[in-house]
Amino acid sequence: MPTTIRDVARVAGVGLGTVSRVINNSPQVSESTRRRVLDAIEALDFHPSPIARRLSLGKTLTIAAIAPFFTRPATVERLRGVEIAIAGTEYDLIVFNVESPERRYATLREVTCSQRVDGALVISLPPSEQELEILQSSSVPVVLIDINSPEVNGFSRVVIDDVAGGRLATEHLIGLGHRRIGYISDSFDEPSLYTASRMRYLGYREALRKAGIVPAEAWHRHGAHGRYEAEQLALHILNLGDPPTAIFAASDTQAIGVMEAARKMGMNVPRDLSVVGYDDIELAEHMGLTTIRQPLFESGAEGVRLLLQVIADQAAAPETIRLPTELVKRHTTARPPNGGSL
Amino acid sequence: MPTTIRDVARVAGVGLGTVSRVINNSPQVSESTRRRVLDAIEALDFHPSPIARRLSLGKTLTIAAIAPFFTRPATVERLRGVEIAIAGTEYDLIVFNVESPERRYATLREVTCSQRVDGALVISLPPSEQELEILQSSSVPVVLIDINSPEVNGFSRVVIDDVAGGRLATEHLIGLGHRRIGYISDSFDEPSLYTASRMRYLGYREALRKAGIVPAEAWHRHGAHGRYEAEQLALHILNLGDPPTAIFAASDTQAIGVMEAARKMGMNVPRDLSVVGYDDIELAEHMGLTTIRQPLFESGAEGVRLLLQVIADQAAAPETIRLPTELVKRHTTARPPNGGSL
DNA sequence: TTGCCTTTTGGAACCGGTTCCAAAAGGCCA
DNA sequence: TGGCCTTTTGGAACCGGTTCCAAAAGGCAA
Repeated sequence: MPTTIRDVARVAGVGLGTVSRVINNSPQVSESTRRRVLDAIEALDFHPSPIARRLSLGKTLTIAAIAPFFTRPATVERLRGVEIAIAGTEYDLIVFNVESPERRYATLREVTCSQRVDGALVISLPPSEQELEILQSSSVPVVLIDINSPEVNGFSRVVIDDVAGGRLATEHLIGLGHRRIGYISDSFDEPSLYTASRMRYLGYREALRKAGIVPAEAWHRHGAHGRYEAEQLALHILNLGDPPTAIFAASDTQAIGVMEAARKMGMNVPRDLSVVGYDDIELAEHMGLTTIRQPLFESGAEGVRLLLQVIADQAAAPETIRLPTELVKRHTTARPPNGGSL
Repeated sequence: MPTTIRDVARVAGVGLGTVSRVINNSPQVSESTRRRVLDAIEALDFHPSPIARRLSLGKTLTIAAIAPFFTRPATVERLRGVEIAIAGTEYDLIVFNVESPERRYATLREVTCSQRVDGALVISLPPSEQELEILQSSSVPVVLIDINSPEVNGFSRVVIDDVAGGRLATEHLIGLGHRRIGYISDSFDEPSLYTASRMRYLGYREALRKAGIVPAEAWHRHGAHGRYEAEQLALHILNLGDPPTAIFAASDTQAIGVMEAARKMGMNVPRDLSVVGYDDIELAEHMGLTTIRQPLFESGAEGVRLLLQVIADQAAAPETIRLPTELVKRHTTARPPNGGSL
């Protein structure tokens, strides 16, 4: 049943080296021989065995994507980019879902030392110290996507430019005429996982400074992540004697909390308060939330490009690709109440 | 760098057959020899090459999941079940995303004849006729998940019991005291893809009949799928002289349209009208919609189980697993306005 | 026709496992 | 101690490709 290269050789009346050369488009085969071989391949409906090819090449022609892939819709979109980018190559994609820390550790070990893959994409996982060690000492090329912990170094990676994102959101509000702009985020003292909100904060500060606005410290609050927590923080700010006219939240989830706070205080969004989120989660569209969109799909595709590059030249210096964000204007931002108080 | 079974044999001072036997837990190795070999494996940090193993076993130890995997959140949840079920086995999972018809066709060809996988799961794809032909004639075992087109036969499959789902939704309404219950769905005359709504309709009828209720034909409307279309259908029904007190919609999307219609008519849900959806999409939770949940995760896991079974015994007769649905009570159903008019 | 250089070809050796067969070792009894 | 049966062991052959080397074929000038 399984036809091999030797069958083809016999039928075509050539040596098996020649068949291999035809399959691999080697230029050193005469046109007439190539024809004969192709005819035999056709006649036998021959498909070369990828496994045998891999063994003899000494490559697995497979790459792994390791991601907490179902917990966040954003990750799925990244994987979509990965999958489509890989579909055009000779590589197979194998997917590891890592929801629990144990599985994450086991998977990393497995992937880095079992000769199963030629390279791995690690997506949106804050690696623990021991995991980091595995990665660092591994000979399998690794590219990180959406991991911007500064302590993880030595890898090529794709990250979102969160500073630019924070700036973008803030500039949008400034452009509408706002000068009193608050910022609500996760705590900064958390470990690397949460650096995103710090970066966004830097962008926020930068935009204010450029516009000559001195940020009021009282308008910046942070706390645990979550809709309800954000609501509390927003209530606090809005109850100040001199509240801001706009609030930039470090995530859509938090932005929704802010909107809830506004509702409770009888304020209309965007008439009395403008709100900008971050992430563009599905709910954001549904709620008409103005937000910052990250190029998720592209981050996956770029990751693949980078990984193939590293596989081809393992000695090359690590490269960081910083993708730009995009403002999605919907219906939660408008000119400030008094027309800008300029 | 790469240590092989031969290195281990040399270090342990045994033949290579013996090393292979130790790796595979063959019982016919003396305890002392086994120890020596295990020590050598340990000392050399030896990991057997999966590719070589596959070549010599003549199996790929890989299965494919073919799914339109990013377009619907439900598919992602099914894949989650697939991934977790496979993680416990020696198989690798390779994922093919098929969003466009061209890719779908190409992928099916690729998967069925390129010796890349030992089996394939086809998820939520209504196969076209030519695709069906490929599948039928393929020697690669295939299991279908969430495909209940009756014209696709000869495969093991996992489906949801839509008749039971329709019955469940309807019985819930009857239990609350409703006797005037409408049904809104997609058109029945569409091809197989849409049989789901027909099955749900059968369950609806069955529940009514069992309760001794004669369904009013006027309360059952179908049209193109979509929130807006459903809204129109609902408006039509609610404007009848004798409107129903509850409406069962064949999908959450349509249920949302029904709720929109109720709002436009100044009716309060659930006080004036009860609404039940189907699918339990993310939005359903957010809107408090009472709905029918399908066991998505389980469908993936069951699919894997079935596929491994078919791989082990290709001659076995195809098996159909019909998973039960579950009622998720939220806040869009209540007793009818007049207390049940009994 | 011969000699030399280039292009094309055949096939052995190899990738790293598994499996099978024959031989060696071990156990038991007379 | 020898004979017979069972358990354990070694390694050749194999899975189906790729690669490299040597040999054959082809081309051209003298």
